[in-house]
Amino acid sequence: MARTTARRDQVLPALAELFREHGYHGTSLAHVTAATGLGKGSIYNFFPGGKDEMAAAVLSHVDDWFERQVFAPLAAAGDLAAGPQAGPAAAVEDMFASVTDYFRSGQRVCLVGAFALGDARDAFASRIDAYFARWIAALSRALQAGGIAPGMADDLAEEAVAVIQGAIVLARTNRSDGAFARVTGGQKRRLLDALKAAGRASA
Amino acid sequence: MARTTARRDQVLPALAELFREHGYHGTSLAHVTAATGLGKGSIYNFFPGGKDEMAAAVLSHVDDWFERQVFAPLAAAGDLAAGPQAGPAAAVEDMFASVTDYFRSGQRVCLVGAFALGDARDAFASRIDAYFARWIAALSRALQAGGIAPGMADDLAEEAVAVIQGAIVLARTNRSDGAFARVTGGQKRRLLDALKAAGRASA
DNA sequence: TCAGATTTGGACCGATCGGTACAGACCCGC
DNA sequence: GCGGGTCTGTACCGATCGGTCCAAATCTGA
Repeated sequence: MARTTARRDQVLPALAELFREHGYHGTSLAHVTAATGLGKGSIYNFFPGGKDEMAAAVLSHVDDWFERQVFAPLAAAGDLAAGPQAGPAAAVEDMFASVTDYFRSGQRVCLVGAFALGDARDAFASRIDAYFARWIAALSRALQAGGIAPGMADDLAEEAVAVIQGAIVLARTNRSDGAFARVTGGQKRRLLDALKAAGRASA
Repeated sequence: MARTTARRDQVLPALAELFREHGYHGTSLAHVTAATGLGKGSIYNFFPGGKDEMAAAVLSHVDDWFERQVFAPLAAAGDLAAGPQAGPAAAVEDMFASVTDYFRSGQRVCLVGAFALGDARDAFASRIDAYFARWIAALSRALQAGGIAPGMADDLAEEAVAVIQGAIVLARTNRSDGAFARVTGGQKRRLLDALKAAGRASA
């Protein structure tokens, strides 16, 4: 691996936390220097396109994680011909465990969702769209493999992703002791119940 | 009414749209001038505390609307001794209709939720907390008046508010044709079903 | 009409912004 | 050791930022 790429990849997690905390506009290069130890020269060496390129790299980084830890396992559970893998119910459970861990029970913002709410949305529309589309499609696929009808699987998947996003918002308020766990736990139960009712929820 | 207050109140809707579109950090005084027609002198005359005071005024403005159109009707439906008013089921239906209209089927950001996700949260924590707490409490109260047990009513109310917030996030992506309506419609159905099952869902 | 109150425009301020440029420092393989 | 490639620090730039200030314009009630 080229050294620029290696060094660049190493700063992406810190960059991601900055964008989560301050948003696109509120994140300055001074913040980046403080969080990464990189001076201006280095920042522009790694990200010649500047702030836009940093945000895009961070979104790709987040997307890669989700692809490996959430989307691909769901899609694999939805692909019955692919060989031994977790069944739909286990995949759903794993998904909720992964996102609970990644979002730190809601204390850590979903960067893609936060960008969707602001004016950075336009600059990164295709990435944002693809992330949610992929998530919902992979989850729907796993639900269908568990016997749920396609339309209902789409609706349940869409709702589950919305619930997770909304649970993060609620978790960011002080009245929110355990809100993330309660809300996502309820949604997980709903998905598992639907799989059980469809009768093919093998583990 | 004093003229400063009148003029000041008149610019709050435009200010709110700015903060929704650009967020706290991305909203500049140049934006404010362009959107309101006010020059610097006028802006500081109306909001001597500057940007913080503008954001706080806008949050209050949003909160006032929700109090009148959403929270108070829910609370009234929950207060059986208060005289004639809509029953719990009708109040729930009205709530969904109001938020669908207000959030323009998800095309308009919930400013309180968006602030909750960013670093403006700390400055406005008590307002943000109070908004969500009030919403959930009022909805829970209406559900309880419809016969739903307190714990379950709390959970359903919390989930409903999370779903609405998450539906807004999803509605902001291009794959989102009708997503807001589908997701909130599903949640409304769930609340109405729970009220029916509790047997006191009088209109 | 007039005086006092209120509102306004915009000059000015210091600070910060993202970005450019590049010489010097550093790294690495031959 | 050397040369080429990569990385770094920082001076510099024009632009923009939020806020201060105040004279002029406007409003209002007597």
